[in-house]
Amino acid sequence: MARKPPTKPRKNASQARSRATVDALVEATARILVREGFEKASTNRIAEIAGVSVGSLYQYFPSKEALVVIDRHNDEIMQIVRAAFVEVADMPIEKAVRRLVTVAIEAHHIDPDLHRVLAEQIPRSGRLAEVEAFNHEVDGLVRAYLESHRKEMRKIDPGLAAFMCVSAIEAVAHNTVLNPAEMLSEKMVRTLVDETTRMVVGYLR
Amino acid sequence: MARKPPTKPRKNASQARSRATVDALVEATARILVREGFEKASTNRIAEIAGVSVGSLYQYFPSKEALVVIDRHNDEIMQIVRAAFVEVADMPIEKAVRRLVTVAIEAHHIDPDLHRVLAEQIPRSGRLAEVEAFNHEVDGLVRAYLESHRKEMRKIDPGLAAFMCVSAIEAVAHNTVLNPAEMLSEKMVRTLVDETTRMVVGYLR
DNA sequence: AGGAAAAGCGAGCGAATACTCGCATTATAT
DNA sequence: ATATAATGCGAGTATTCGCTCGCTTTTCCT
Repeated sequence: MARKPPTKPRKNASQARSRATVDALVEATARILVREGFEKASTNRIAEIAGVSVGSLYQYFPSKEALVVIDRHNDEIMQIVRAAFVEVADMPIEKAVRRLVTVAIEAHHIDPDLHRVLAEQIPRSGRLAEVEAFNHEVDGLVRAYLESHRKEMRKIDPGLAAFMCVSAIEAVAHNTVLNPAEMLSEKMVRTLVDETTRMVVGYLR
Repeated sequence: MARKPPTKPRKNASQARSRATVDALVEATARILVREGFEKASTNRIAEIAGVSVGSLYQYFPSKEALVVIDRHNDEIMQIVRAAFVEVADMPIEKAVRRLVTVAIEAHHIDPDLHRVLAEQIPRSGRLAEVEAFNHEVDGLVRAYLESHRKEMRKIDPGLAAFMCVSAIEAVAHNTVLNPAEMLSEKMVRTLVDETTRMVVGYLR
Protein backbone atom coordinates (compact mmCIF):
# COMPACT_ATOMS: atom_id res chain seq x y z
CA MET A 1 0.00 0.00 0.00
CA ALA A 2 0.93 3.66 0.05
CA ARG A 3 1.63 3.38 -3.59
CA LYS A 4 2.89 6.40 -5.50
CA PRO A 5 0.01 8.15 -7.17
CA PRO A 6 0.47 6.67 -10.61
CA THR A 7 -1.17 9.15 -12.89
CA LYS A 8 -1.27 12.89 -12.45
CA PRO A 9 1.51 13.96 -10.15
CA ARG A 10 -0.54 17.10 -10.34
CA LYS A 11 1.93 19.71 -11.23
CA ASN A 12 5.40 19.52 -12.66
CA ALA A 13 6.19 19.55 -16.32
CA SER A 14 8.81 17.09 -17.40
CA GLN A 15 8.40 16.68 -21.13
CA ALA A 16 9.17 19.34 -23.67
CA ARG A 17 5.58 19.66 -24.80
CA SER A 18 4.30 20.45 -21.34
CA ARG A 19 6.99 23.02 -20.73
CA ALA A 20 5.83 24.74 -23.89
CA THR A 21 2.29 24.70 -22.53
CA VAL A 22 3.37 26.32 -19.31
CA ASP A 23 5.27 29.00 -21.20
CA ALA A 24 2.32 29.69 -23.45
CA LEU A 25 0.07 30.12 -20.44
CA VAL A 26 2.43 32.46 -18.65
CA GLU A 27 2.96 34.56 -21.73
CA ALA A 28 -0.74 34.69 -22.50
CA THR A 29 -1.43 35.86 -18.96
CA ALA A 30 1.11 38.65 -19.23
CA ARG A 31 -0.25 39.67 -22.60
CA ILE A 32 -3.81 39.88 -21.42
CA LEU A 33 -2.86 41.70 -18.24
CA VAL A 34 -0.98 44.32 -20.23
CA ARG A 35 -3.41 44.71 -23.11
CA GLU A 36 -6.77 44.26 -21.45
CA GLY A 37 -6.31 44.45 -17.70
CA PHE A 38 -6.89 42.09 -14.82
CA GLU A 39 -10.67 41.95 -15.15
CA LYS A 40 -10.43 40.40 -18.59
CA ALA A 41 -7.90 37.84 -17.51
CA SER A 42 -10.23 34.94 -16.79
CA THR A 43 -8.86 31.43 -16.74
CA ASN A 44 -10.94 30.44 -19.75
CA ARG A 45 -9.70 33.41 -21.70
CA ILE A 46 -6.08 32.86 -20.75
CA ALA A 47 -6.30 29.26 -21.89
CA GLU A 48 -7.94 30.32 -25.13
CA ILE A 49 -5.26 32.90 -25.93
CA ALA A 50 -2.53 30.44 -25.01
CA GLY A 51 -4.08 27.94 -27.41
CA VAL A 52 -4.55 25.46 -24.59
CA SER A 53 -7.52 24.06 -22.73
CA VAL A 54 -8.64 25.12 -19.27
CA GLY A 55 -8.02 21.60 -18.09
CA SER A 56 -4.38 21.81 -19.05
CA LEU A 57 -4.10 25.14 -17.32
CA TYR A 58 -5.17 23.58 -14.05
CA GLN A 59 -2.67 20.79 -14.45
CA TYR A 60 0.15 23.25 -13.91
CA PHE A 61 -1.35 26.14 -12.00
CA PRO A 62 -3.36 25.41 -8.88
CA SER A 63 -5.24 28.68 -9.07
CA LYS A 64 -5.70 31.76 -11.10
CA GLU A 65 -3.41 33.77 -8.86
CA ALA A 66 -0.55 31.37 -9.53
CA LEU A 67 -0.57 32.56 -13.12
CA VAL A 68 0.31 36.13 -12.27
CA VAL A 69 4.00 35.63 -12.59
CA ILE A 70 5.43 38.37 -10.50
CA ASP A 71 8.41 36.15 -9.79
CA ARG A 72 9.80 36.26 -13.28
CA HIS A 73 9.76 40.03 -13.40
CA ASN A 74 11.06 40.39 -9.87
CA ASP A 75 13.86 37.89 -10.38
CA GLU A 76 14.95 39.62 -13.52
CA ILE A 77 15.10 42.97 -11.76
CA MET A 78 16.65 41.55 -8.62
CA GLN A 79 19.48 39.99 -10.56
CA ILE A 80 20.35 43.33 -12.12
CA VAL A 81 20.12 45.03 -8.75
CA ARG A 82 22.37 42.48 -7.04
CA ALA A 83 24.96 42.79 -9.77
CA ALA A 84 24.86 46.55 -9.42
CA PHE A 85 25.57 46.37 -5.71
CA VAL A 86 28.56 44.12 -6.28
CA GLU A 87 29.87 46.48 -8.89
CA VAL A 88 29.34 49.45 -6.62
CA ALA A 89 30.62 48.09 -3.34
CA ASP A 90 33.97 49.91 -3.38
CA MET A 91 32.92 53.05 -5.15
CA PRO A 92 32.66 56.35 -3.32
CA ILE A 93 29.14 57.48 -2.51
CA GLU A 94 28.72 59.89 -5.37
CA LYS A 95 29.59 57.38 -8.07
CA ALA A 96 27.78 54.53 -6.35
CA VAL A 97 24.54 56.43 -5.95
CA ARG A 98 24.64 57.59 -9.55
CA ARG A 99 25.07 54.03 -10.72
CA LEU A 100 22.32 52.68 -8.47
CA VAL A 101 19.88 55.37 -9.53
CA THR A 102 20.60 54.58 -13.15
CA VAL A 103 19.99 50.90 -12.54
CA ALA A 104 16.77 51.60 -10.69
CA ILE A 105 15.36 53.66 -13.53
CA GLU A 106 16.56 51.19 -16.13
CA ALA A 107 15.08 48.28 -14.24
CA HIS A 108 11.71 50.00 -14.12
CA HIS A 109 11.92 50.42 -17.87
CA ILE A 110 12.49 46.77 -18.72
CA ASP A 111 8.83 46.23 -19.49
CA PRO A 112 7.04 49.33 -18.30
CA ASP A 113 3.52 48.17 -19.09
CA LEU A 114 3.96 44.84 -17.37
CA HIS A 115 5.61 46.57 -14.46
CA ARG A 116 2.69 48.92 -14.08
CA VAL A 117 0.08 46.19 -14.27
CA LEU A 118 1.93 43.97 -11.82
CA ALA A 119 2.40 46.83 -9.40
CA GLU A 120 -1.34 47.41 -9.51
CA GLN A 121 -2.29 43.76 -9.17
CA ILE A 122 0.07 42.79 -6.39
CA PRO A 123 -2.42 43.37 -3.60
CA ARG A 124 -5.02 41.02 -5.04
CA SER A 125 -2.81 38.09 -5.81
CA GLY A 126 -1.52 36.96 -2.44
CA ARG A 127 1.97 37.88 -3.57
CA LEU A 128 2.48 40.59 -1.01
CA ALA A 129 4.96 38.41 0.81
CA GLU A 130 7.18 38.02 -2.22
CA VAL A 131 7.21 41.72 -2.88
CA GLU A 132 8.05 42.43 0.71
CA ALA A 133 10.91 39.98 0.51
CA PHE A 134 12.10 41.89 -2.53
CA ASN A 135 11.93 45.22 -0.74
CA HIS A 136 13.59 43.78 2.29
CA GLU A 137 16.52 42.52 0.28
CA VAL A 138 16.98 45.86 -1.44
CA ASP A 139 16.83 47.57 1.92
CA GLY A 140 19.48 45.21 3.27
CA LEU A 141 21.79 45.83 0.35
CA VAL A 142 21.51 49.59 0.67
CA ARG A 143 22.06 49.40 4.38
CA ALA A 144 25.13 47.24 4.00
CA TYR A 145 26.61 49.65 1.50
CA LEU A 146 25.92 52.64 3.71
CA GLU A 147 27.41 50.96 6.75
CA SER A 148 30.65 50.20 4.98
CA HIS A 149 30.90 53.78 3.74
CA ARG A 150 30.10 55.50 6.97
CA LYS A 151 33.17 57.70 6.90
CA GLU A 152 31.99 59.45 3.76
CA MET A 153 28.70 60.35 5.39
CA ARG A 154 27.37 62.45 8.21
CA LYS A 155 26.37 60.64 11.38
CA ILE A 156 23.08 58.94 10.69
CA ASP A 157 21.34 55.68 11.46
CA PRO A 158 21.92 53.38 8.48
CA GLY A 159 18.45 51.85 8.69
CA LEU A 160 16.80 55.24 8.55
CA ALA A 161 19.09 56.43 5.79
CA ALA A 162 18.36 53.31 3.77
CA PHE A 163 14.61 53.86 4.15
CA MET A 164 14.90 57.44 2.97
CA CYS A 165 17.16 56.66 0.02
CA VAL A 166 15.18 53.69 -1.19
CA SER A 167 11.93 55.62 -0.89
CA ALA A 168 13.23 58.56 -2.86
CA ILE A 169 14.94 56.58 -5.60
CA GLU A 170 12.10 54.15 -6.00
CA ALA A 171 9.57 56.98 -6.16
CA VAL A 172 11.39 58.80 -8.94
CA ALA A 173 11.86 55.61 -10.93
CA HIS A 174 8.26 54.57 -10.42
CA ASN A 175 6.73 57.93 -11.25
CA THR A 176 8.92 58.16 -14.30
CA VAL A 177 7.50 54.92 -15.64
CA LEU A 178 3.94 55.99 -14.94
CA ASN A 179 4.28 59.17 -16.92
CA PRO A 180 3.46 58.63 -20.53
CA ALA A 181 5.70 60.03 -23.18
CA GLU A 182 8.54 62.48 -22.91
CA MET A 183 9.62 61.29 -19.49
CA LEU A 184 11.38 58.51 -21.35
CA SER A 185 13.69 60.45 -23.65
CA GLU A 186 17.41 59.81 -23.30
CA LYS A 187 17.99 63.34 -22.23
CA MET A 188 15.25 63.35 -19.63
CA VAL A 189 16.50 60.13 -18.12
CA ARG A 190 19.96 61.61 -17.76
CA THR A 191 18.55 64.68 -16.11
CA LEU A 192 16.52 62.59 -13.71
CA VAL A 193 19.55 60.53 -12.80
CA ASP A 194 21.51 63.73 -12.13
CA GLU A 195 18.79 65.21 -9.99
CA THR A 196 18.09 62.10 -7.99
CA THR A 197 21.78 61.54 -7.39
CA ARG A 198 22.12 65.09 -6.21
CA MET A 199 19.19 64.72 -3.86
CA VAL A 200 20.38 61.48 -2.31
CA VAL A 201 24.06 62.36 -2.07
CA GLY A 202 23.23 65.76 -0.64
CA TYR A 203 21.10 64.03 1.93
CA LEU A 204 23.77 61.58 3.01
CA ARG A 205 26.52 64.13 3.44
CA MET B 1 -45.24 67.38 -22.96
CA ALA B 2 -41.69 66.92 -21.83
CA ARG B 3 -43.01 66.55 -18.38
CA LYS B 4 -40.65 66.05 -15.54
CA PRO B 5 -40.29 62.37 -14.84
CA PRO B 6 -42.74 62.14 -11.93
CA THR B 7 -41.52 59.16 -10.01
CA LYS B 8 -37.93 58.19 -9.49
CA PRO B 9 -35.74 61.09 -10.51
CA ARG B 10 -33.21 58.29 -10.29
CA LYS B 11 -30.65 59.66 -8.05
CA ASN B 12 -30.71 62.54 -5.64
CA ALA B 13 -31.65 62.29 -2.04
CA SER B 14 -33.90 65.03 -0.78
CA GLN B 15 -35.42 63.72 2.38
CA ALA B 16 -33.53 63.13 5.57
CA ARG B 17 -34.19 59.42 5.56
CA SER B 18 -32.65 58.94 2.15
CA ARG B 19 -29.59 60.92 3.05
CA ALA B 20 -29.12 58.58 5.96
CA THR B 21 -29.40 55.66 3.57
CA VAL B 22 -26.72 57.10 1.33
CA ASP B 23 -24.45 57.67 4.28
CA ALA B 24 -25.01 54.17 5.56
CA LEU B 25 -24.10 52.75 2.18
CA VAL B 26 -20.95 54.80 1.83
CA GLU B 27 -19.82 53.93 5.32
CA ALA B 28 -20.59 50.27 4.86
CA THR B 29 -18.55 50.27 1.67
CA ALA B 30 -15.57 51.82 3.39
CA ARG B 31 -15.87 49.40 6.28
CA ILE B 32 -15.95 46.34 4.07
CA LEU B 33 -13.10 47.61 1.93
CA VAL B 34 -10.94 48.13 4.99
CA ARG B 35 -11.91 45.01 6.91
CA GLU B 36 -12.38 42.44 4.17
CA GLY B 37 -10.95 43.83 0.96
CA PHE B 38 -12.36 44.69 -2.42
CA GLU B 39 -13.24 41.15 -3.39
CA LYS B 40 -15.74 40.86 -0.57
CA ALA B 41 -17.35 44.18 -1.32
CA SER B 42 -20.29 42.98 -3.40
CA THR B 43 -23.33 45.14 -3.80
CA ASN B 44 -25.50 42.63 -1.98
CA ARG B 45 -23.10 42.51 0.92
CA ILE B 46 -22.70 46.26 1.09
CA ALA B 47 -26.46 46.67 1.21
CA GLU B 48 -26.74 44.03 3.89
CA ILE B 49 -24.09 45.64 6.10
CA ALA B 50 -25.65 49.04 5.57
CA GLY B 51 -28.98 47.63 6.70
CA VAL B 52 -30.53 48.56 3.38
CA SER B 53 -31.80 46.64 0.38
CA VAL B 54 -29.98 46.25 -2.90
CA GLY B 55 -32.81 48.03 -4.60
CA SER B 56 -32.28 51.11 -2.48
CA LEU B 57 -28.59 50.99 -3.20
CA TYR B 58 -29.24 51.28 -6.91
CA GLN B 59 -31.55 54.21 -6.37
CA TYR B 60 -28.57 56.32 -5.38
CA PHE B 61 -25.55 54.69 -6.94
CA PRO B 62 -25.68 53.85 -10.62
CA SER B 63 -22.97 51.24 -10.34
CA LYS B 64 -20.76 49.48 -7.90
CA GLU B 65 -17.80 51.69 -8.72
CA ALA B 66 -19.73 54.78 -7.71
CA LEU B 67 -19.71 53.45 -4.17
CA VAL B 68 -15.95 53.55 -3.86
CA VAL B 69 -15.83 56.99 -2.46
CA ILE B 70 -12.38 58.15 -3.29
CA ASP B 71 -13.72 61.68 -3.54
CA ARG B 72 -14.48 62.03 0.13
CA HIS B 73 -11.03 60.98 1.16
CA ASN B 74 -9.34 63.02 -1.55
CA ASP B 75 -11.36 66.12 -0.82
CA GLU B 76 -10.58 65.87 2.84
CA ILE B 77 -6.87 65.60 2.15
CA MET B 78 -6.91 68.23 -0.56
CA GLN B 79 -8.53 70.75 1.71
CA ILE B 80 -5.80 70.30 4.29
CA VAL B 81 -3.15 70.53 1.61
CA ARG B 82 -4.58 73.71 0.12
CA ALA B 83 -4.78 75.32 3.52
CA ALA B 84 -1.19 74.37 4.18
CA PHE B 85 -0.02 76.05 0.99
CA VAL B 86 -1.81 79.25 1.89
CA GLU B 87 -0.24 79.19 5.32
CA VAL B 88 3.17 78.51 3.86
CA ALA B 89 3.19 80.91 0.95
CA ASP B 90 5.42 83.54 2.54
CA MET B 91 7.60 81.31 4.63
CA PRO B 92 11.22 80.69 3.74
CA ILE B 93 11.97 77.34 2.17
CA GLU B 94 13.19 75.58 5.26
CA LYS B 95 10.11 76.33 7.33
CA ALA B 96 7.74 75.83 4.43
CA VAL B 97 9.11 72.44 3.51
CA ARG B 98 9.01 71.29 7.10
CA ARG B 99 5.38 72.31 7.37
CA LEU B 100 4.43 70.68 4.08
CA VAL B 101 6.17 67.45 4.93
CA THR B 102 4.37 67.36 8.26
CA VAL B 103 1.06 67.91 6.55
CA ALA B 104 1.78 65.21 3.98
CA ILE B 105 2.53 62.63 6.63
CA GLU B 106 -0.42 63.69 8.74
CA ALA B 107 -2.74 63.55 5.76
CA HIS B 108 -1.67 60.01 5.00
CA HIS B 109 -2.45 59.11 8.58
CA ILE B 110 -6.02 60.39 8.60
CA ASP B 111 -7.37 56.91 7.96
CA PRO B 112 -4.38 54.77 7.09
CA ASP B 113 -6.28 51.59 6.33
CA LEU B 114 -8.78 53.30 4.08
CA HIS B 115 -5.97 55.17 2.41
CA ARG B 116 -4.12 51.95 1.67
CA VAL B 117 -7.16 50.18 0.32
CA LEU B 118 -8.16 53.10 -1.85
CA ALA B 119 -4.64 53.45 -3.20
CA GLU B 120 -4.75 49.80 -4.17
CA GLN B 121 -8.21 49.92 -5.71
CA ILE B 122 -7.84 53.09 -7.71
CA PRO B 123 -6.82 51.36 -10.92
CA ARG B 124 -9.90 49.20 -11.08
CA SER B 125 -12.55 51.80 -10.40
CA GLY B 126 -12.32 54.20 -13.32
CA ARG B 127 -11.19 56.88 -10.91
CA LEU B 128 -7.76 57.30 -12.37
CA ALA B 129 -8.77 60.66 -13.78
CA GLU B 130 -9.71 62.02 -10.37
CA VAL B 131 -6.47 60.93 -8.83
CA GLU B 132 -4.51 62.46 -11.64
CA ALA B 133 -6.36 65.70 -11.14
CA PHE B 134 -5.38 65.52 -7.49
CA ASN B 135 -1.73 64.96 -8.31
CA HIS B 136 -1.79 67.68 -10.89
CA GLU B 137 -3.13 70.20 -8.43
CA VAL B 138 -0.49 69.32 -5.85
CA ASP B 139 2.16 69.62 -8.48
CA GLY B 140 0.85 73.03 -9.46
CA LEU B 141 0.86 74.26 -5.89
CA VAL B 142 4.41 73.12 -5.29
CA ARG B 143 5.54 74.64 -8.53
CA ALA B 144 3.91 77.95 -7.75
CA TYR B 145 5.58 78.05 -4.37
CA LEU B 146 8.96 77.22 -5.80
CA GLU B 147 8.66 79.84 -8.52
CA SER B 148 7.89 82.57 -6.03
CA HIS B 149 10.85 81.56 -3.90
CA ARG B 150 13.39 81.20 -6.64
CA LYS B 151 15.90 83.49 -5.01
CA GLU B 152 16.35 81.12 -2.07
CA MET B 153 17.15 78.25 -4.41
CA ARG B 154 19.81 77.20 -6.84
CA LYS B 155 19.00 77.57 -10.51
CA ILE B 156 16.64 74.77 -11.43
CA ASP B 157 13.58 74.20 -13.56
CA PRO B 158 10.56 74.55 -11.25
CA GLY B 159 8.65 71.77 -12.99
CA LEU B 160 11.47 69.34 -12.51
CA ALA B 161 12.05 70.43 -8.94
CA ALA B 162 8.36 70.02 -8.16
CA PHE B 163 8.38 66.52 -9.60
CA MET B 164 11.37 65.54 -7.50
CA CYS B 165 10.06 67.07 -4.28
CA VAL B 166 6.58 65.68 -4.62
CA SER B 167 7.92 62.25 -5.45
CA ALA B 168 10.24 62.18 -2.47
CA ILE B 169 7.79 63.56 0.07
CA GLU B 170 4.93 61.43 -1.14
CA ALA B 171 7.08 58.31 -1.08
CA VAL B 172 8.16 58.81 2.50
CA ALA B 173 4.62 59.54 3.64
CA HIS B 174 3.23 56.60 1.71
CA ASN B 175 5.83 54.09 2.85
CA THR B 176 5.41 55.25 6.39
CA VAL B 177 1.72 54.44 6.28
CA LEU B 178 2.37 51.04 4.76
CA ASN B 179 4.73 50.02 7.50
CA PRO B 180 2.92 48.45 10.39
CA ALA B 181 3.65 49.52 13.90
CA GLU B 182 6.49 51.55 15.21
CA MET B 183 6.69 53.79 12.16
CA LEU B 184 3.80 55.67 13.70
CA SER B 185 5.22 56.70 17.05
CA GLU B 186 5.36 60.40 17.79
CA LYS B 187 9.10 60.31 17.93
CA MET B 188 9.51 58.44 14.68
CA VAL B 189 7.22 60.84 12.86
CA ARG B 190 9.28 63.76 14.07
CA THR B 191 12.46 62.07 12.92
CA LEU B 192 10.96 61.37 9.53
CA VAL B 193 9.84 64.95 9.16
CA ASP B 194 13.36 66.12 10.04
CA GLU B 195 14.99 63.76 7.59
CA THR B 196 12.63 64.45 4.72
CA THR B 197 12.93 68.17 5.24
CA ARG B 198 16.69 67.89 5.21
CA MET B 199 16.62 65.87 2.01
CA VAL B 200 14.30 68.22 0.16
CA VAL B 201 15.81 71.47 1.37
CA GLY B 202 19.29 70.21 0.70
CA TYR B 203 18.19 69.33 -2.79
CA LEU B 204 16.70 72.72 -3.54
CA ARG B 205 19.68 74.73 -2.37
C1' DA C 1 -57.76 63.03 5.78
C1' DG C 2 -56.19 61.65 1.54
C1' DG C 3 -53.65 61.60 -2.50
C1' DA C 4 -49.20 61.87 -4.66
C1' DA C 5 -44.43 61.58 -4.61
C1' DA C 6 -40.34 59.71 -2.42
C1' DA C 7 -38.00 56.03 -0.42
C1' DG C 8 -37.43 51.27 0.37
C1' DC C 9 -37.79 46.40 -0.48
C1' DG C 10 -35.88 41.72 -1.99
C1' DA C 11 -36.78 37.59 -4.93
C1' DG C 12 -34.87 36.55 -8.92
C1' DC C 13 -32.66 37.08 -13.75
C1' DG C 14 -28.89 36.56 -16.84
C1' DA C 15 -24.18 36.52 -17.30
C1' DA C 16 -19.79 35.43 -15.84
C1' DT C 17 -16.37 32.90 -13.33
C1' DA C 18 -13.10 29.42 -11.23
C1' DC C 19 -12.51 25.01 -11.34
C1' DT C 20 -13.46 19.49 -12.07
C1' DC C 21 -13.64 15.10 -14.19
C1' DG C 22 -13.94 11.44 -17.34
C1' DC C 23 -12.00 10.53 -21.50
C1' DA C 24 -8.88 11.10 -25.80
C1' DT C 25 -4.34 11.70 -27.56
C1' DT C 26 0.67 11.50 -27.50
C1' DA C 27 5.09 10.15 -25.68
C1' DT C 28 8.23 6.74 -23.38
C1' DA C 29 10.01 2.31 -22.18
C1' DT C 30 10.50 -2.38 -22.72
C1' DA D 1 4.31 -3.78 -30.46
C1' DT D 2 2.24 -2.92 -26.51
C1' DA D 3 1.65 -1.29 -21.96
C1' DT D 4 2.01 2.60 -19.11
C1' DA D 5 2.59 7.10 -17.96
C1' DA D 6 2.25 11.96 -19.36
C1' DT D 7 -0.24 15.41 -21.41
C1' DG D 8 -4.28 17.54 -23.23
C1' DC D 9 -9.13 18.29 -23.75
C1' DG D 10 -13.64 21.01 -22.98
C1' DA D 11 -18.49 20.40 -21.71
C1' DG D 12 -20.38 20.78 -17.48
C1' DT D 13 -21.04 22.31 -12.31
C1' DA D 14 -21.69 25.21 -8.67
C1' DT D 15 -21.39 29.59 -7.32
C1' DT D 16 -21.28 34.47 -7.33
C1' DC D 17 -22.28 38.88 -8.85
C1' DG D 18 -24.34 43.16 -10.62
C1' DC D 19 -28.48 44.76 -11.34
C1' DT D 20 -33.94 45.12 -12.36
C1' DC D 21 -38.72 45.52 -11.41
C1' DG D 22 -43.06 45.24 -9.43
C1' DC D 23 -44.58 46.18 -5.21
C1' DT D 24 -45.15 48.18 -0.22
C1' DT D 25 -44.26 51.67 3.18
C1' DT D 26 -43.21 56.32 4.60
C1' DT D 27 -43.26 61.23 4.07
C1' DC D 28 -44.98 65.52 2.27
C1' DC D 29 -48.45 68.73 1.04
C1' DT D 30 -52.86 70.74 1.02
